[in-house]
Amino acid sequence: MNLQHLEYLIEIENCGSISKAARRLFVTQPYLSRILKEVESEYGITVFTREKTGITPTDSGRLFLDMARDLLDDAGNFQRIFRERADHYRLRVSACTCSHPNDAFIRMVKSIPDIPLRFSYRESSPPHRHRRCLFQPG
Amino acid sequence: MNLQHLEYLIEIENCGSISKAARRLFVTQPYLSRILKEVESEYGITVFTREKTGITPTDSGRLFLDMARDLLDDAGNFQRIFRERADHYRLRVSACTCSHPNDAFIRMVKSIPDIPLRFSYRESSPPHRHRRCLFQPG
DNA sequence: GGATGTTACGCGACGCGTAATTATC
DNA sequence: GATAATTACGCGTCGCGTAACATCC
Repeated sequence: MNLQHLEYLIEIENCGSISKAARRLFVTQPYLSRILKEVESEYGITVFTREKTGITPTDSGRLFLDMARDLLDDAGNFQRIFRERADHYRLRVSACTCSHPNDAFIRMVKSIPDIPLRFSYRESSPPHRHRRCLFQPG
Repeated sequence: MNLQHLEYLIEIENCGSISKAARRLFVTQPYLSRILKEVESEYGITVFTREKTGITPTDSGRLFLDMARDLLDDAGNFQRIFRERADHYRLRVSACTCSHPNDAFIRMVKSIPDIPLRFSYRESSPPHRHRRCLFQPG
């Protein structure tokens, strides 16, 4: 039960196409195709019929998508209530062990206005772990 | 937003202790402790106060847990509606490349009555990927 | 040739473990 | 010494990418 996957399917319905939805969601088309298959397998349901012209929901698929929308609304409300104060927006950057990206990152952080955004930066040598960033914007 | 994590926190509340909840949830206590911290950080809220006597919800923590319970109920209903027909229960086993666990696994599968359960088995040498199991119970 | 979709496969991040440490009884 | 919590760290899984393929305009 992954809420993100449900959002993905809803975007597929909105776009009427996997490729178009993938662009809107900033994921690759093969990956989104796989997610769709996984969800359909998880719930034992065919959500979309694949046709030449594109992709359309089945009847049970429409029911599924409608209920998913409701559930996502509830989840969104839940988040909206609690995610106000802190740590909500976060930007995490990974880069090779090299000073230039690091410098650029710091300049970017300093140039960004004072919004509630937390940054972290790590270099890609073991042990591969994000560290809290010491720099706060502003 | 991870529904499993919310369930974990609710179990902590029910048990009044991280350790006890960890046992009930079949996870380790350090891991559950980390999940709690992560959720609190994600929502910028202190859900439990850590005291000598154990752990108790704060006021906002109680609100958080109540709303999480509602959301999980909704999610449970969603699943119950669609997860009826297929692929619902699954058992995945990993073992070293060695015939004895494999034999034991096959005997176990054959001994299990005919319920809608899908098995998969893999041996732990690269490329580390689960294969569909050819054996069905019964 | 340019849209769509699926399958194969690999890298790196993260899920979740164990070991070690601290604090309270 | 036992029991509860946190921190450190490592192994193996899986999220999500790219490459290659098949089909239809």
